[in-house]
Amino acid sequence: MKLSRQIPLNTLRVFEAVARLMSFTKAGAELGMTQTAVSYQVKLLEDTLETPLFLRRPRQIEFTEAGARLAPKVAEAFALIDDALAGLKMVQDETLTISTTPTFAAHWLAQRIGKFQLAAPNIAVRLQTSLDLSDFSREPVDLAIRYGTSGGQGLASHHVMRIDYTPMLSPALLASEGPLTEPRDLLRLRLIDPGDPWWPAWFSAAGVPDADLKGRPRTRLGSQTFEASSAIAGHGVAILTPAFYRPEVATGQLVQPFSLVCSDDRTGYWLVYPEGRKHQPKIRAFRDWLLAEIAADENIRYLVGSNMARSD
Amino acid sequence: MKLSRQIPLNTLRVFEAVARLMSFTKAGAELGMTQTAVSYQVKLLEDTLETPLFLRRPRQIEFTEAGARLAPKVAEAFALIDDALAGLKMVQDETLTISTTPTFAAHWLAQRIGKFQLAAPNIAVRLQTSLDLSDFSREPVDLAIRYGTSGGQGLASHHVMRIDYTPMLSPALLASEGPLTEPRDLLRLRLIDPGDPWWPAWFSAAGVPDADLKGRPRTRLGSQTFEASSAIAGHGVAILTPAFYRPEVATGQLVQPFSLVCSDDRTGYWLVYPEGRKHQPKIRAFRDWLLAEIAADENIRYLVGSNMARSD
DNA sequence: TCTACCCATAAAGAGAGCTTATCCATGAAG
DNA sequence: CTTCATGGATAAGCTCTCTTTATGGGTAGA
Repeated sequence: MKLSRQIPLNTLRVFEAVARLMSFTKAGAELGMTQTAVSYQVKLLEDTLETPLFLRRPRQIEFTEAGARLAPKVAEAFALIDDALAGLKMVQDETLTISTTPTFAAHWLAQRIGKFQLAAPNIAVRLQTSLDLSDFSREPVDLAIRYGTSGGQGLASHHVMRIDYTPMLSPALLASEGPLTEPRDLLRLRLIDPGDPWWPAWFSAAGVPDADLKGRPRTRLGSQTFEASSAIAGHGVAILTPAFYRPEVATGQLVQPFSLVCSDDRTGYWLVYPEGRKHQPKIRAFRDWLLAEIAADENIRYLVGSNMARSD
Repeated sequence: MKLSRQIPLNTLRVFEAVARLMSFTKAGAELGMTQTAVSYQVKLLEDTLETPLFLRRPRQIEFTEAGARLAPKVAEAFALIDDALAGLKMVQDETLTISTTPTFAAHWLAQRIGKFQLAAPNIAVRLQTSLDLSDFSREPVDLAIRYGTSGGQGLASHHVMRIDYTPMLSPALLASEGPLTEPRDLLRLRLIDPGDPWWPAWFSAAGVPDADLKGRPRTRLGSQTFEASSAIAGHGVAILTPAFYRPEVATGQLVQPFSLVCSDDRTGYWLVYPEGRKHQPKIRAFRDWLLAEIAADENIRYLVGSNMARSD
C-alpha cells in the first residue's frame, strides 16, 4: 500500500506552507485558517509519520532532520500539481468548445467562425457537432447552439434564429420553367420531398391552402443539406431555411422566387450555456460576437426582403 | 492564490487512482471506499476545475482532454510524495537516535556502542546528550537512557543500572599510603570532595558511622568525570560509580580498595521509550543488545566482587 | 429480452478538521 | 526584574465534508 494513500493529504499542504514560512501562525494566515488548525494538522502529520518535523523553539520553529528532508520534496510535488492545474486552467480559458448540430455548423457557423477567430485570436475554437443535446455537466463543452424551444434549468439562452423556410430552386430551372409570378405556379415544378410538412404550411400561408401534394414522387433526403444540393443541381424546388443558403443565393446557385418566408415560431436555434459561465471572458466574447453577427444577418434579410418585394 | 490551495487534495488522490485504473469501481476498491464515494470525489474535482475529466460511457470511462492532460502530472506528483515519504521512513527505520546524559554516554555507552553497531550494521546510531529529559513526542528521539526513578505515562522502561558508588584511588596513591585494610583507613587519605553525600552514606554502610568529614579541604568538582580524573592523578580518594570506571580499573589507573558498593536504590539509569515503539525493529534490537550487555556487566561485577573478597 | 456491469443520485450518519477560548514558555523592553 | 509581546499547545464544541446504504438508469452481452 502506498504511503500517500494513508496520509491525510491536507496535512502535507499545511506542512508545505509551514515549511516555507517557518511559522505556524503565518502559514495559518496564508491558508486562511487559524494557527490552531495549523498546529493540529502538523501534529497529525507528525503522528502519522511517527516522527517530529519541527522543533518548537520559543518564538520560532526549526526543522528536524526529517522535516528538512521532507520539505523540498513536498514543495516540488505541490509545484507540479500547481503547474498542471494552472496549465489546465489556461487551456480551458483559451479554448472554446462549441457544441452544435451538423446543419447549423455547416451552413451558418462554418462561414462565420473565422471572423470570430480573427476578432479573438487568443481563443482557440473547437467545433463539435452532435445530434443530441449535450449535458454541460458531463461533456466538456463550453456552450451549445441547439435546435429547440429554449433553454432549460439554470441555462442562459439567447435566441439565435427562427427556423424559417421558403421555396428555393436553381436559376437554370427557374429560367427553363418560365417565370413564377404567384405561389401556385410552383406546383408545376417537381417539389423535392413533397412530404415535408413545411410545404403545406408554406402554401397555406401563401394563400394556396388546397395545394395537392399527395401522390407526387417522393424523394426523402432527410436533411436540408441534401435537399439543397438536389435543388442546386436543378432537380426541383426545395423548401429551405434561407439563412442557411445565403451564400448560394449570393453566388447565383439558388434563387428564392417569393419573399414569403414562413417560420415555426415555437422552435428555433438557441445559444445556450450554464448561467454560471455568464462572465467567463471566452463565453462573453463569443456571445457578444454571435449576437452582433445575428443582428447583421437580420439587416441583410431585410435588405433582401425589400429587394424581392420590388422585383416581385 | 495558488490553485492547489483551493482544491480538495483528496479528490486528486482519487483522481489518480481512477486515471490509473480507468474505473470508478476499481479505484474505490483500491482506495478502500465505495464506488459512490469515488463518484462524489471525481465530481467534486470536476466541479472545482469547472471541467469534466472523464466521459462516462456505458461500461467504461474515457478521459476528456483535460483529464488526459492532468492525469500524468498528478501521478508524477504523487510518485514524488511517495518517494519522499518512503525515503523518510527508510531513514527513520535505519537510524536510531539515543538521548542520554553526558556522563552515561561518555563512561558507559561510548565504549560499548561500537559493539551494537557491529551487531546491527544496518542501523545508524546517533548519540544525543542533554541534561533534561526529552519529550518523545517533541524531540526526534527514538529512545532515551535517563537518570531517574522510572519511566512515566505510556513509556516502557527497563532498568539499566543502579547508581552505586564506592571509593576509588590510583594504585600509586594506594602504594604510597600503605595498605588499606579497613574502611576507616581511608580517613587517612585526602577525600576528593568530602561534601559529597555519598561519602557519609558509604562510611555508614561500612560500619564507620562516626566518620568526621567536616572541616576537610573541600574541592568541589561537580562531576564524577572530574573527580575521577583527580583520583587517577593521585590527588586523593574519590567516591565513584564503579560501572563507569571499569576500563580505568582494568588498565590499572584506578583501584577499588573495598568490595563494598553502596547504591541509591530509588534512582538509577533507565532505558525508556514510548510503549508504541516496543515492536520497532531498531528499538527491539537496541533494547535486546543493551539488556544483554547489562547482564554481561553484572557477571563481571560479581566476578570482580568475589576476587576482591578473596583479596581482602 | 434478460442479466450483469458500471456509474449516478438521494438521504442520512459519522467523524475529521476548524474555531473559540485559554494557557504556557520565552525573549524583549522598560 | 517585572511586564508585555510573540508564538505555539491544548480543550471543547460545532460544522460540514465525506462516506455509506439504498436505489435507479443505461448499455452490452448471453
